[in-house]
Amino acid sequence: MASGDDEPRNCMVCGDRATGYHFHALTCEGCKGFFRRTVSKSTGLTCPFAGSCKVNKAQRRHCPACRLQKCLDAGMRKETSSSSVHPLPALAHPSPCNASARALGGHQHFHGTASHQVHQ
Amino acid sequence: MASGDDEPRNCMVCGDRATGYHFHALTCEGCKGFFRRTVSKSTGLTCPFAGSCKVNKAQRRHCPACRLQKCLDAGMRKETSSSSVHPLPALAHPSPCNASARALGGHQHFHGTASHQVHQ
DNA sequence: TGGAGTTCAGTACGTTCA
DNA sequence: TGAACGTACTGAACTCCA
Repeated sequence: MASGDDEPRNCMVCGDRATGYHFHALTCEGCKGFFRRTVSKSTGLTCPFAGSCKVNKAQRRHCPACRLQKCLDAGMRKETSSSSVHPLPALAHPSPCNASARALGGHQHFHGTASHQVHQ
Repeated sequence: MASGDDEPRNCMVCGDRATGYHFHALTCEGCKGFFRRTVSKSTGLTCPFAGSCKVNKAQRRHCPACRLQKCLDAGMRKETSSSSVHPLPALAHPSPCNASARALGGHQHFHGTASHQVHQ
């Protein structure tokens, strides 16, 4: 723990305090959980407005459709082993592969195929 | 070399597959991480029962207090800048699970659900 | 090379809201 | 009251370092 530096690390979706990279985007715990739940069901969410709802910490719960859209815009995606064979590199990351990124804890580890969920 | 014998290497805390010595005891990754997190905060964990909960692979998550106690019984400790410098062998504790009085006070929100089984 | 530390996907569960 | 939300926790995989 390199205490001392308080870098912003804001959630790319709602601007809340990010806790790290989740599903290839820097997000908070709330958006992490939201994306995980929502993208699994993937039911047709539609915005009752023009799809231009504000997504911030206070309003992120109001429109799930716009929130999910912003998650996807931020580059979030799930690595499902079945559908996509191309793990398509993280476009949304600023530069995760720099050596300086290590100081930010920016090490990325692809699990290749979904050999991760063995149990639990 | 050629340790021809297949050494079991079971976790001294929960009996899971140990990955090596962590904090001076042979433990699994789970107990390693648990001890590292828990001993840092060191807030008063208390067992809601008599302090005699079973700590094994399946049930180790049920009672953090007893798990931490068993970690300490196994000889786990963090090398802080404390006073004692004596090595203290790790194989020293014969009594694994006595209902020892723990000098820990405080509250703990225990997930009192018996239906908390590990589905795997 | 092994142990310590970090990251993050996933789980559990209390809280909030419609 | 049920579903969605969000926090805390778990553990596997990883990197760093002596």
